Amino acid sequence: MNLFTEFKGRIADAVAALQAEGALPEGLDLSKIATEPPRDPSHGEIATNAAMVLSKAAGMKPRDIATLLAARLMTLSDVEAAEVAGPGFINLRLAPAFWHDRLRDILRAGTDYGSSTMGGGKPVNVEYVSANPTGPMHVGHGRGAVVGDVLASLLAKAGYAVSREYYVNDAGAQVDVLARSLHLRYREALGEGVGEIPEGLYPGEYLIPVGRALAAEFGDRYAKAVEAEWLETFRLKAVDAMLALIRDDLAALGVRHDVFSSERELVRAGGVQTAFETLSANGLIYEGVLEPPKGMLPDDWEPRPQTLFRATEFGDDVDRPLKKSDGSWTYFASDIAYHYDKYRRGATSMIDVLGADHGGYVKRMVAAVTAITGGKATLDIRLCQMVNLMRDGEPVKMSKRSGNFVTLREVIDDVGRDVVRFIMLTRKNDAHLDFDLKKVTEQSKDNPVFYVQYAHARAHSVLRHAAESLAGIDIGANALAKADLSALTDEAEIALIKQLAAWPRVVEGAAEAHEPHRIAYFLGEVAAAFHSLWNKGRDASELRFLLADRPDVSIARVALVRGMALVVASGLMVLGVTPVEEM
RNA sequence: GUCCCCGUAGCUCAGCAGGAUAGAGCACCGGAUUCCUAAUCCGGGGGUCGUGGGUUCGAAUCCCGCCGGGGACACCA
Repeated sequence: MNLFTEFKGRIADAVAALQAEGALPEGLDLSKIATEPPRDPSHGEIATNAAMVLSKAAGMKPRDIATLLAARLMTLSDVEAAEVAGPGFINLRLAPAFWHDRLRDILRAGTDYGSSTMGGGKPVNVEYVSANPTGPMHVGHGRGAVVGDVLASLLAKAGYAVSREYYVNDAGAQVDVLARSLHLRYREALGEGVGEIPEGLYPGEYLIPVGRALAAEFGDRYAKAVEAEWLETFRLKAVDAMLALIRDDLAALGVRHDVFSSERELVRAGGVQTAFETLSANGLIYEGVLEPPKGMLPDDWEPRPQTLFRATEFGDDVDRPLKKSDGSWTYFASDIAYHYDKYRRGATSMIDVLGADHGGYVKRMVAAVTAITGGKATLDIRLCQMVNLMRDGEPVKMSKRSGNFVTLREVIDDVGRDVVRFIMLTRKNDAHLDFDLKKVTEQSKDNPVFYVQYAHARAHSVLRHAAESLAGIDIGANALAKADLSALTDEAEIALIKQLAAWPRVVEGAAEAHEPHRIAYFLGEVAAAFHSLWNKGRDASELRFLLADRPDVSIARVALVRGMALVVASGLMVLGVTPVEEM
């Protein structure tokens, strides 16, 4: 339970009680009341703006309302003090026993702590990666993969019914190019000298083994054949092989999807036609000629009639073409169909995680989803900025032309999957990210992955020692939840519990805002608090976790250490990072 | 030319549905190691939140203009 939400309810109750007494007028809007941690910890643990937001409607001064409310809140059992401050804030201080109980909550819930019912089982569809099946994944894809995967886990933890989806663009011109590239490798495998791979085809070596496999399967049957005879076959083979490659990369990263949707199958099943007719039936399709974009006229611009979707009616800048001049569908058309398909499969809330180069695509897609679902579904597009791969401060050279770039797989093999996943979330998704292959494996506090992992490992080190020094005493989480925790009185100890107790609120906030990076930041803060507490025990030996002559104090502190480890583990599990117990 | 993102300490960035004296790390300076992992911690200096208006009890946060950086801009996906 998010304790801030809980206290919001208690404040609402207090307002109702005051209304019943006639001290406050009826009919107040309580929805703007917020409960949050005060910025300055010396102000207490929970602050509310209730008096200020009710002031106008109640026709009373904020501080007068605050005084009334504070007196009422003071009577609650967990509240040690309710103070009116500043323009009309009410600051609540909670009793130590309240925080001890929160630690018990953590110990009882284990790594499930932080799970929320906020989502109420509402379906959310998260689409991520969706890299074109034309080669192995690069590091930029990896960022989208991690952001999407963790966002999905986060939403699941917040109580949504999450579907994780990959859209396979296996129908476009790029796939034809891939098939031609493969045909070349196939001929090469048959012993033909093909020389340099021509401009415009995929030069990557990853097609070589696929070419060999086809040579083994078909012999020279397609070597001299005209394209029409082999294109379809090679397209299928190529896509299958590339998709296998990508799935392999995803598995190495620990990223999984529930559904792989094929564009090709969608088109073949008439999905695009269906979507088109739906829009058409609502009068949202017309034949027209677009104005050239101002300020940058393409060389080959010519006015031409196109089949257009009225995107401008839904907030886009211009109407968008759905058909090419040869009558075939545009990519946008099939993407509308795809999102419509997701909607018809039950998704009323959709999230797409895309690369930042798709920025220009956001408005039209959001417009299309609004249009085709009649406003019954929402689409949120999260754009991931570029990843700058570095090594010890120097940019890693990458040449896309030669196909000689650093693949995601190479990076995973180099620094490990946990490191890749964590680092990808050390910036918000729309900010550039420097990924330094050397720094991320350093064992120092400058490395956020290590810093958090180390806190968890240190905690388990204490638990291992405790198992010996408290031999015969059950220090499992369930036993500790029942232990006497009254020895936890130090300010830093209580402060750590407060931070741990914020976890459910962090989960809800991050899930609602679709911002998985907040989890990584939260874990960094918990780790910092723990390292700090640890070092307090160096300066003052009576603050060490394990005291030889005070088993009662030791047990209470072991409970805190275990609670911390559980919250960190809970967070790392959302990130898909293994919590290590020893380093 | 239009649209989107960004502009917070010397550097890299947080800032949670506008809230009380704007935070962290790095770097810099000064400290802590007979002791649960010093792989860490503690203290110090450092800011007109790009800029000019507006909205209100209150703005880094919302709205508008400008400046600076990045990205995207018809039948490519």
